[in-house]
Amino acid sequence: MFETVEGSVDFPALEEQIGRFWKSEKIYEKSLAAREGAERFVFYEGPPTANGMPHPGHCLTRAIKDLFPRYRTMQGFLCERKAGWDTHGLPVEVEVCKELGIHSKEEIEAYGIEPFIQQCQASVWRYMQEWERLTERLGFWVDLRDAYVTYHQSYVESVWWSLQQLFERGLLYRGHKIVWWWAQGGTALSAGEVGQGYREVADPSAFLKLPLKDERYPETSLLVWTTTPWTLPSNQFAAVHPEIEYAQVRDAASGEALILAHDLVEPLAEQWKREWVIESSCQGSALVGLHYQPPFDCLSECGGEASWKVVPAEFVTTESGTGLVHIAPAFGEDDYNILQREREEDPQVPLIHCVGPDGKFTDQAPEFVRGRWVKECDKDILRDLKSRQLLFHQSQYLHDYPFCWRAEEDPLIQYPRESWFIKTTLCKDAMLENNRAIQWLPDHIQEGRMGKFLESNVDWALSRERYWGTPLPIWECSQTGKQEAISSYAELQDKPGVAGFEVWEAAKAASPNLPDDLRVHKPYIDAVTYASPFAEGGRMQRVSEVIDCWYDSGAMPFAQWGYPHQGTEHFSSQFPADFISEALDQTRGWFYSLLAISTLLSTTETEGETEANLFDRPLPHPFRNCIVLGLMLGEDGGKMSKSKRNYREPNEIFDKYGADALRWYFFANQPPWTSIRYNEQSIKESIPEFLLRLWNVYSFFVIYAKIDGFNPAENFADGAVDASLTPAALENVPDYPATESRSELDRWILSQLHRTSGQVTEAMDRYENYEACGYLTTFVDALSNWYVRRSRDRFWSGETGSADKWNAYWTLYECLLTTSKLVAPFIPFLAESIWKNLARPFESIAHESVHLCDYPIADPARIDTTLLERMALMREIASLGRSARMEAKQKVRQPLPRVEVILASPTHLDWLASHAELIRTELNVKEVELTLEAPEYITYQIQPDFKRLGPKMGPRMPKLKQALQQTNGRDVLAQLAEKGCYELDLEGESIQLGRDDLQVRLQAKEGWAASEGSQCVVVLSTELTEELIGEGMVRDLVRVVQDRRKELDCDFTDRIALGIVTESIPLQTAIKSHEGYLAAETLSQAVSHAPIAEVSGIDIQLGEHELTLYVEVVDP
RNA sequence: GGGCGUAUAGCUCAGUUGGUUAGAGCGCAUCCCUGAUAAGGAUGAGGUCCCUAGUUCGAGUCUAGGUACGCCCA
Repeated sequence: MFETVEGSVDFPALEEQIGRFWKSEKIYEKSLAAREGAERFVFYEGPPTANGMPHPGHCLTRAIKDLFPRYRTMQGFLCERKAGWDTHGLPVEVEVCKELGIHSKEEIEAYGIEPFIQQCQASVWRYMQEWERLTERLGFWVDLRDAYVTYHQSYVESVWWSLQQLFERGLLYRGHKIVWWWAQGGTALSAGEVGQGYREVADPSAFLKLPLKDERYPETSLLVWTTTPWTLPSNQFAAVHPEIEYAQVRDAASGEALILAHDLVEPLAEQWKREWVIESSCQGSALVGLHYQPPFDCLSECGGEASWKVVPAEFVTTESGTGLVHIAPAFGEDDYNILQREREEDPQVPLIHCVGPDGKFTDQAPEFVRGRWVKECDKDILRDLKSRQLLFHQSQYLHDYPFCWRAEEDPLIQYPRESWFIKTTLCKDAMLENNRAIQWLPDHIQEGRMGKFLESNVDWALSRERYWGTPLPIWECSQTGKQEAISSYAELQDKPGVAGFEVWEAAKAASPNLPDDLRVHKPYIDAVTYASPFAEGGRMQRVSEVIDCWYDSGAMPFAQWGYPHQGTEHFSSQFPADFISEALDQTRGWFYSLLAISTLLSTTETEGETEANLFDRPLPHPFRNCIVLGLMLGEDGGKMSKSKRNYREPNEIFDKYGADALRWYFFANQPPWTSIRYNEQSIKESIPEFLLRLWNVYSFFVIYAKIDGFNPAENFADGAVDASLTPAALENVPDYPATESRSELDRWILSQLHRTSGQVTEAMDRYENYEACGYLTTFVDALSNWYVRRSRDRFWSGETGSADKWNAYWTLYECLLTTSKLVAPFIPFLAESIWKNLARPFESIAHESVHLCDYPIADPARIDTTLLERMALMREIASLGRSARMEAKQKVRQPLPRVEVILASPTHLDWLASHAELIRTELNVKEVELTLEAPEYITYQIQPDFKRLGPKMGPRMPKLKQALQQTNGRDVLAQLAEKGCYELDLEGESIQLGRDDLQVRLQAKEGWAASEGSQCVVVLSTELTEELIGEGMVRDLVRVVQDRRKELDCDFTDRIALGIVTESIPLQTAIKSHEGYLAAETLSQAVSHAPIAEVSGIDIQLGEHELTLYVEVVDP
């Protein structure tokens, strides 16, 4: 039988208990074993970093990641969930530096790379326990013991292999990257660091002339603008927007000719008080290719034909400057991209620059600035230009400029550094095509953020001049500079003349606990050299860089298995993923790195591909469906921040409300891609709204089932029922009542149940958990507030074992059993608790966990849509009745003589008539009248059905609406009933309207206790008789007695003796005439009009009547 | 500066392919019900659907421009 259910439930305690059960009984493992050999549902875990504390945002991610795998597993798929940890990268280094109290790369090197990376490795697991605890407590089922770890040797070797593939196809190359450079410290800063250091400063703003070297433009100069004069000696191009119009103007004062954007001629002339006459104009594209004199000729020899000419650039605007932009590719990313584009035509174009990494001008620079810090030379450079009449105008310009966050006085400069790139631009189209095949949720990501990002793809700057990361597996010949890529440690060991392993071996000998995985890391791997195949006597030495850790994470589809060095089977069966999910910020992060690497490795445009390419699969890969989560904000709407304390720690939430409450809040409150405000109040509210309501129905069922001894398994034969206790299987239990034999209410809720199963499944198949939760909420509401409420009497009735009572038990049992399965992926703890208890009678055959069950499948044959429609109408009538009562100020306990229900349509009239009894009890009235004929206090409003008639009538709609408003509604309906259509004259044209073309609205005139809805009007008669008032009093009395029973702690089944002493004659009369009812409702064996001995009476006020009440529990 | 998104009740958010009475929960107010009971239910007040212009017979919904906020990138 069922176990007793606590009246007040403690969800957190219950969850701890369920969690222990899952662990001890290995339920997750069993859920996988049960689906062995089944079709796979592939899930990839985007690796979090465990060197920071998990916060509420991670709870959302992990909740969503749990939901769909659970759902699919119950649907019969095999869904392995391998955990993963992202362990490399700058954040780890920064953490360690903080601890060591050091900052710069010099300090790291002084400290020693070897101890440094050992510390990094150790620091990676700092918050591991918190992460594992969070994962478990949230109910996220993922295989933590078999997690992939990005610093593990097998993982690193997979990454190496993939890079070797790219290298051999010529997709991995060395080039320049423009970085924000801290010249004084000799290091590049990450975007995050740069972002911290922006300050508003005034810089010189200079307009200079670049004389054209072209016969068609004699004595003519380009007028260009810059805010960084120190980059002028490195000028290489002047950029125009190809579609902007440019004008050639003649300066009245000097007589010289200038070229600038047409739109800026007037404002600039006015600003500088110049008189300019426009002589001609042209599109920017017409200027492209013109050569000009470089502002400084110090580098004129190395520039070549391709430099100092006009180039097109989309980023040029007329918002500021002149519409012509000075381009120094060494000192700006946009500028550098222009050089790259020029190199597509002519790969020999050099990168012109004359600044050293120390931020000082080199010997190639003009003599007067050599050896000086660039920022100090702005003035001298402008002065020099002025002396040569090349400076047209100068002023100050206020803008935000980054400074070093460690040395506030040091401005950063953009500077070219050697860097390794992946030629992603080569497969841009393939990536776009791949992207289009992915199902994104929300779908605007596809064409929006991700699509736009891919459109503007630039080669992936892969290398980092850091320490803790996957080493770039390129070895370089000391003599020829030729390079080779290595794909594994073993490959390296087999190289001729290999040496240097002793560095690792010594370290390992010194500290035997050192993880072996470190041998593929700096500095150990850097020590390994081998004989060059390119030159006799040459040694191959690894380049010094490590790689971007985004590449690590994007390689996880294969690297998590160590493919191709091992795990080939795993990889081929687990690629691509059906489902992944992370937050929006991963668009350019993990989502991109996955997509890029997978696309790169599957694109086999170069020859020499002999082995089978497992990446070459139908699009999309490596993931098919991706839910892009919104960012979670703190309670104040700002970014979540520990110092602001604008959010609750997940652990606090778990302890206070439980994981299911948090999960339900995530799933049911909004679609997951909206950015949500983390709100403790809303989490709290998800409990009464759904969890507690479901729990109350369940606890109601168990209480009564135990009282009546309802046991669904009483007569069942082993084997007749499947382990998931499906409806179809329950039919095989001998006691299971045929659906046809049950009451309408039972058939109705079963219809609801099956419809809900269908709706939930459809929504979840589209990955729309929010909609699915809506259907579940609606169902539990219907179950609680209509089915149970309307069935209460059946459970409470004295006829133990009556067919109707047992039908009710069976129906509610089936509803709860199925609901526990439906909600299992969403609120796994609560669902488990309900399932375990409800399945107890079938203990010998039922699954021990709801998560081992099959997900309910809707049976359309069990959905009676007509009944659903009718009951909806019935519920509307009940609701309107209550509303009318409210208006009439008549409480529900007071019986009223009559209710009139005026229906707008005859469709369900007969059915309602046969259910007058239900309406009577629900509304507590003596008589129900259903009618289509509106009494005089009701008016009809006829409106056209806009959706139907709109397309047909078009502009005539307003007139039709007006015409219908002026008709007499009764006549219209009469004509419709008679002829089947209504004809009216609209401006001389006859128009025929059918019943469906019209919407009939009923309206009660003022002053009646009436309520109107979409389908009917409910009118109450409020004339009370003595008899009705008396009945009302007795019902009040019942409630008072029930209250007293409760105060006395009576059991549900305790019998009592009742004594009521009152001087009120109406009350006495009422009690006399309803004594049987009173006794039955309160389980009174006797009702007396005298005090009960040795029981103290309670004085009660019932309206105007006073009484003293005596209640005593009697032995049965 | 560019890209993407968001803007609906006091708060948190829904709102299907455009259809004429814009919804829910919470909060507030009034009240009901009560052996599911530390619950449950009803009713009400509360809305320039961010602004402007346009398309349309009809716009919260579509288009353009603007404003504010967020994210990503410069």
